[in-house]
Amino acid sequence: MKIVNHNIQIDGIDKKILRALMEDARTPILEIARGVGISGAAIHQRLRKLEKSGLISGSKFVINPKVLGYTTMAFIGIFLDKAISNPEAVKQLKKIPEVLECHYTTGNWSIFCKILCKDNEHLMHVLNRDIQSITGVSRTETFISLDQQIERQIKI
Amino acid sequence: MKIVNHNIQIDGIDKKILRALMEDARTPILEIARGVGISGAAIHQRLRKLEKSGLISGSKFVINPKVLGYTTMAFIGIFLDKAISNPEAVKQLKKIPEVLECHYTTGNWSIFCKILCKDNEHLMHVLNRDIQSITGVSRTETFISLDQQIERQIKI
DNA sequence: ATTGAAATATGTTCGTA
DNA sequence: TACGAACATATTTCAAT
Repeated sequence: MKIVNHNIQIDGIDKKILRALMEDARTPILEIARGVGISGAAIHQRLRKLEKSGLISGSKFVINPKVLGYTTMAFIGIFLDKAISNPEAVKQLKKIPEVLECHYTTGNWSIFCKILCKDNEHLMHVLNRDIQSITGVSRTETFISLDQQIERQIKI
Repeated sequence: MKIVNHNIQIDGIDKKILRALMEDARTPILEIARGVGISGAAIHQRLRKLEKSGLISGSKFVINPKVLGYTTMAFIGIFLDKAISNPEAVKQLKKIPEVLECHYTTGNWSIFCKILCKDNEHLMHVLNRDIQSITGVSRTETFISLDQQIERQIKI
């Protein structure tokens, strides 16, 4: 279990730093420094503080999957047999690269996934061949994202 | 509408570059260059090609919302009245910072959202005060993520 | 597509306030 | 916390292959 500092205090300068880097992880520190009016060394030190607190958990290049032909996003609710260990099912889901998110959830479904496929045929294969074949999966319910309108992180 | 090049060809070197930067957006180009055994200038040029193709759509610092006390993630299915313009509902959802994702979907729900709140009370406020008050929203169905087990991008 | 070299810009550390 | 100076690295461009 990761230790996390819940007592972190972030001020307006921290927010400006974070907003710049959440927008573009490669924004130069010195550019941010010029923007907020303090030295690069100070920004550097604040970033170290923010990393140490665990608030910054990393950085990523964001890929546009459509360019690779991945145009079908779907959500899948999974019903698991009572006796089955959920972690074992998750372990199997991790092996399916099309599964981008996976949650234990309240409600009817035991597990809820977001998956990304090239097309409906690909989606069908992932459902029938990869997911339905996992031991303990009794039934699934699928709905397709026709268009994603919002995609963002928490507001800082 | 964004123009996207679907004929992009990416080879093993491109994949190594992308994997490194998807893992850590601030990986130095020269470090990648040393890793794959070509010059920094060549990596630089390939990155420009990948950006131009639209495959790379940006970069982000990733924030761990738990550090800020955001511990309750939930999914919300929204039923909209027939007569209501969906884009108008989405426009209102965009104003709610807790809404991280929003999709038009097939199935029973018109709109499907992922939201992130501090706790159940906060979630209840977002549901009752912010979402239910949107014109055209007739009913919602909510389920909570007890634990997210998978979070990743498409495999390159 | 790739290279090396040159010019520019940035990252990082450290002593000091 | 913040600063500036000094040093180490990285980015970017370019002519040549």
